[in-house]
Amino acid sequence: MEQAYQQFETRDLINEVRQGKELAKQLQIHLNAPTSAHETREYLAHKIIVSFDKILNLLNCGTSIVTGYERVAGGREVRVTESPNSFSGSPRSEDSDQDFRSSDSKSDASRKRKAMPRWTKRVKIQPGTGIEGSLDDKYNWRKYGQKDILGAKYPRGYYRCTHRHAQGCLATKQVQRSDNDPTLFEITYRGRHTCADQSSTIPPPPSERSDPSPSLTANVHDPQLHNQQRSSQEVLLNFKTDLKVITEDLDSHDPVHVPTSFYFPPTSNNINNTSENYSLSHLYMLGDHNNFGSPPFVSPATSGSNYNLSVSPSHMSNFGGNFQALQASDNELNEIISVANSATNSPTVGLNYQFGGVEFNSSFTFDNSGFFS
DNA sequence: CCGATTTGACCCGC
DNA sequence: GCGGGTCAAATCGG
Repeated sequence: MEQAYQQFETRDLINEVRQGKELAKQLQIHLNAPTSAHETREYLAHKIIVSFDKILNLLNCGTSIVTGYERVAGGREVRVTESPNSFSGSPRSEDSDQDFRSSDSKSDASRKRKAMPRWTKRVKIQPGTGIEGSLDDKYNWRKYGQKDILGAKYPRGYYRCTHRHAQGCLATKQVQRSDNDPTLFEITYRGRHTCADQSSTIPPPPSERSDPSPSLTANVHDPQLHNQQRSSQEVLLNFKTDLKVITEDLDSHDPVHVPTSFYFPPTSNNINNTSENYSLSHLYMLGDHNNFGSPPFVSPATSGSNYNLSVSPSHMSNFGGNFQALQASDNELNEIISVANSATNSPTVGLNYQFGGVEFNSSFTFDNSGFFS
């Protein structure tokens, strides 16, 4: 349904994204040019913002769901479905955080939580195929709860950013496995990562893969969970590995603070609205491969004066970003992971996925030594 | 030992 | 009261 509409919209979207990318490139050039006038940079930044506003409008107004497919070297295909800006995840579930409760009034905390961006991704995996890619999803999640949901066959897992207390990062996610399709998972993200995730700010070792993050352990004790999480791990792997199609919330009114690391250099003090920063990060990904969402971790440390406004294949492979999503956890994941890793070493990765109604193809050659350069 | 996970209890909005 | 979300003590595990 609304296929035509969707395609039309997608086309506009892509055009806008491309334009934004161009602007970003120009901005990058100007940022690196000592002679560049401040006004010029501001102007470019402004244009980028405008561009993103348009993109956001396109994404917001449409009820369409962004769906992507990505096929990787292993041949497995992953589909990602996202409702951009979806605030309909669960009717009333709020991101409760007692940290807020203690300091704010209840209503304030509630409002605050309600204001948090929330978006849902649905991920379907094709089981039985190879898994590859770096596991590096740059964010560390910590599981803080699991609950059986009424009418749902499988329990829902609750995760929060590991740096919640250290850095006050309020990002959380919920992972819910689909009842009738074990290969389908719904991941609801809430809040932005405001943390300067250390693991993300440091260029991964040229080994392409990364930490088998410690959080990848789980309830192998429970048979059901075990089974379930196993699947979620597969998904996770897809996310963290082949699927670099990262859908990130396209929320423009993000209340959170600007993380320390980002796409705008500290000198671009003109940009103090977080949404723009995030938008740019979107641009970052969108512009290159229509990958929504972008892990905000092009750190100053790694970028120096170069803000990496272009995406390289290695970026793609390592930007698990927000999408590390299913950091489901399970020891078995490690097995899968190792498989994935070995597969990831494949120098070339083919991509094939849809965005809206448009399909994209691309093939990358990985250069493991060229991370974040 | 310390950080992550598990899991029953608790809280809160509806 | 119900159900979803989170807490936090117990436990696990590197």
